[in-house]
Amino acid sequence: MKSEIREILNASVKKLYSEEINDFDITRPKFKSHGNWSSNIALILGKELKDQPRKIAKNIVNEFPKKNWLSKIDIAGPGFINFFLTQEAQTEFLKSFLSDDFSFIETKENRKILIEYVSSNPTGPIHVGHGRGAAYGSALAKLLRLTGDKVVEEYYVNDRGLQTDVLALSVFLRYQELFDLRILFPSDCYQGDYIKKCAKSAKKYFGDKFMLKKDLKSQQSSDISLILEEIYKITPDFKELTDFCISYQMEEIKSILLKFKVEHESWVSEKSLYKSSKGSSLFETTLSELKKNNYTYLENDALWFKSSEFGDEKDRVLIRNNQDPTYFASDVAYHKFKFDRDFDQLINIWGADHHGYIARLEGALDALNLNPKKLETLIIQFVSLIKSGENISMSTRKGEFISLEELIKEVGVEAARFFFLARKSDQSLEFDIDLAKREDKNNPVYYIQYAHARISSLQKELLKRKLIIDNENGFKKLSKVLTDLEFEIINEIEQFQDVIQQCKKDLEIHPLCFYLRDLASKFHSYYNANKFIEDEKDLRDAKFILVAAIKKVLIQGLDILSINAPEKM
RNA sequence: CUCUCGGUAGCUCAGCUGGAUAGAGCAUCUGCCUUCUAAGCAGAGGGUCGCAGGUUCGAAUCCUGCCCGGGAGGCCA
Repeated sequence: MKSEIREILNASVKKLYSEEINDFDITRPKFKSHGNWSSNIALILGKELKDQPRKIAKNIVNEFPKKNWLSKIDIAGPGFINFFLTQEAQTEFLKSFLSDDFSFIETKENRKILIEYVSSNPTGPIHVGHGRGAAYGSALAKLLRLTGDKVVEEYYVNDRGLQTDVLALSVFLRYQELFDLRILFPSDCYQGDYIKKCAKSAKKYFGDKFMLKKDLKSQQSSDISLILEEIYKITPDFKELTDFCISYQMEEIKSILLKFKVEHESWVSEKSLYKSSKGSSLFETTLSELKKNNYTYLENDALWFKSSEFGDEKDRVLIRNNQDPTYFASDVAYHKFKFDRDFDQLINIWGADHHGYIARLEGALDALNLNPKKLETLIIQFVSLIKSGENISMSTRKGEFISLEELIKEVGVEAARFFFLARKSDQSLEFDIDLAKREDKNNPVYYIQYAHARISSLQKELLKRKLIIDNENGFKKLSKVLTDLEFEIINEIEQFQDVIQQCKKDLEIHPLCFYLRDLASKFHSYYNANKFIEDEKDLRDAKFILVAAIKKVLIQGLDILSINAPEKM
């Protein structure tokens, strides 16, 4: 209906004024007295033509053909054109809505999209901040798939570099303790209990292979690089332990993510970027291209990238003076790898702490003649946890992170996902643990699920009473038996696809959360004010069509969020 | 200092590609269960949209300046 109105308006404007405008709106007005659809076309045109909007509106309305779905057109306020549909027209779409799968929601584009998200370091457990990104990325992937895009969900594993060495060292030292060797544990090593767990697992796997025969000379210094140096010297197979630790941590992370209903299908190892196939590695090719394009220089034995030429505040190091590539250098190669795979759009979902990275990365892409516009980096702001009114969340300094696993244990997967998703992602989030645990209307997750459970229960009751809904009859009677509230609900249902399209356009999920809550609310009102298992067949058939449509939206909406729609609560 | 996100009801937040009378939830107050789930519903009160200018028919929304708060600014990742 909306698109038909748009076409007619476009045509009449062309005819009347030989103008073409695209940026006018056709929206659902806030107030019922403003009709079912409303357009600001005359206001926009008024500006363009420097003429009175109301006058223009009048001309357009006079030009508007008679339609059987249209009951009235009004001009209101400064020049809005308001369309009032007939009752039949308002219920019309429900028919296709119920019979179709959600194919009507697909757009024609069918883009290939890569979403990289979570990508947390395998040096420790995944915490609530990552959890937010995880929920967001997975929901976005689902939403884009629903609208017809091909989506690959990817996790980038930082399996090389200093941090992984520190991980291995930490495990190595804890491992010695399992053989009753007391070795000083430097404060720069990872302190968490998960290191001990990993050490135990290493002992099971390697036996005493890495057991130290004598004390470390360097341990007095607490200098990690010195200790590592000595260990490398006396334990030639140390890399095996490093690899073990990384895959151990990755398995831990994967299993938590799976519990959280997050499943990446692609895992890219940072280390693999340095493995050469047919002569040179991806890293080498990337680097030599930067060099060739003359965007690098040597200074203090380090290789620098001229990122300041691309709007970054200063140049950045690619290769340190000890010849070790920086994380940034890897990341450039990784992003080149993303571009090489021929996606239409690349989406990065990063934590807010990576914010400063965007400029230099886009600069590097530019330098490689890759279009930075193809890449969209979304920033997920921090999560703070609130319990009994107190902030219990992490402080980066002290390393006090609340793990995602703990949070799930505390509030459950459903609530955790919803609370993460219900907030605009680039805004910091206060996660109220007490609220997430409540099982009443205060908790939007339960509220939405409850609406679904109530509908299911109604349908079960039908079966119990051996009543069968006649859909054909229901559709026929729909517009005749329904009241205002019911038309309002129908409007709400119809808006589902607008909400989805909006989310897709803005790469946002929270509008869907708000929408589902609103729809649930309308249903609860409806439920409370009505009897559904009516004695009168026509009324019953019609109402159950409406109820089935609500249910369908709730299921689909919750599915995007990966939240259950329980039959019974 | 630079960059960035924010400041909307007592609280937590939507709305921001300019539109009609400012939107939810929570909290507060008043009602509703012998009917298919009260984990629910109905109603009420509650606002200088941080401040000051500007742009125009029209600004919470766009521009400029300022005030306040979160975050980020390594040859760590």
